[in-house]
Amino acid sequence: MQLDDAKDKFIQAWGALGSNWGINRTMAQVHALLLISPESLSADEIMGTLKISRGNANMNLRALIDWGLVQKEHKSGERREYFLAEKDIWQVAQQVIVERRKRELKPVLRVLEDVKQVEGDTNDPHVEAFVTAVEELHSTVNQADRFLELLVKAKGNAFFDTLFKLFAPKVK
Amino acid sequence: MQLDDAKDKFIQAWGALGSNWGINRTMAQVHALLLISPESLSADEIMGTLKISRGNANMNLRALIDWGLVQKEHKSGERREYFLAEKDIWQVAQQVIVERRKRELKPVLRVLEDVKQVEGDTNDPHVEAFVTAVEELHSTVNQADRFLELLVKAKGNAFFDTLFKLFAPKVK
DNA sequence: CCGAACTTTCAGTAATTCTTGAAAATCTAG
DNA sequence: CTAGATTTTCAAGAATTACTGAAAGTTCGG
Repeated sequence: MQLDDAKDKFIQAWGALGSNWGINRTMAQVHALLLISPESLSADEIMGTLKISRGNANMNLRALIDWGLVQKEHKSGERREYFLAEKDIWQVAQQVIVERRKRELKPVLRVLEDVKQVEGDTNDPHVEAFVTAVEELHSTVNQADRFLELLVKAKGNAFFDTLFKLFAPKVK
Repeated sequence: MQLDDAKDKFIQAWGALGSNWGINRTMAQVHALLLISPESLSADEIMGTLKISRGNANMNLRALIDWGLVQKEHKSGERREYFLAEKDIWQVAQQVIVERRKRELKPVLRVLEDVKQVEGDTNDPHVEAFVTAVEELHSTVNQADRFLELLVKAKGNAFFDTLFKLFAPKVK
């Protein structure tokens, strides 16, 4: 396999992964491209490589910056902006966890708390069954949320670092 | 808030959560409905409540069964099928992890191994940079994969049970 | 200021994904 | 077997989501 084919194959695979996770394919592809670029790239380079329009490149780059996965870089004496991806995938994963907790888990937790306040006789078996189910859900989602919080805070934490390394004996 | 409004609100929220995670909204809504139903429901009941067509209900129920989140139930003396959701959300999460590892992480790992075999002079700085980046990615994704594997196997494992409970002191 | 270089926006269009509904298939009681 | 009840399939249409390209906006050196 040639280098360019290999790059393309990786970009496609990363794009497919993203699209299974509710991330638009192009956004994931731009991310992939930046992940394997040692140097930062300009919007034009990205447009050219991925064959996408300027508007599309701009929007997806902005979204990536929003997620904290990509940074703008200004080269001195140059008007043009360059883009650089965070290369440490754990860092990326943490960033994604932080954002998704904020954007998705928190709202669900709020709704669960909210619907627990349903009106009606607590002795009504229908109400009671619903409240019980919702409480159970709330408790578990909350547990998951706290677990993820810990995972994110574990950066640099010796306990988790050790735990993680247990599963990757061959990391160099 | 009335019971039916509360149910609807929860169903909508769960649907929105799903659609952010690459799961189609209706599938997540069907799942939500079953989660808060103490008894199993027939396809007609689901169609009626969610106002969806028979075909749609059938497809999404099948997908939920595929993911191991819902089971068919046959009531004796009845031709009609009923559907029942797994109520334990940790169980649900584990099931989802198992499936996504299989469907998404594994293929990415395969591609990463594959593109590492790129042809060309290892001394070519372009090739070298690419291979290094891919190796780094592979190692981290692999680490994550093993971590998730452990998480799934931890069911009933005292270590993780304890760990989890640390984050939910108020679980009853 | 001016204008060149570059970035952002967004209305219209394209592509993708989801849903419907009706026909075909399957099942089961009699 | 047969017929009614039920489930499954799938082509066509609807809805959603993503992309383009051109126009508007921004920035900055001179």
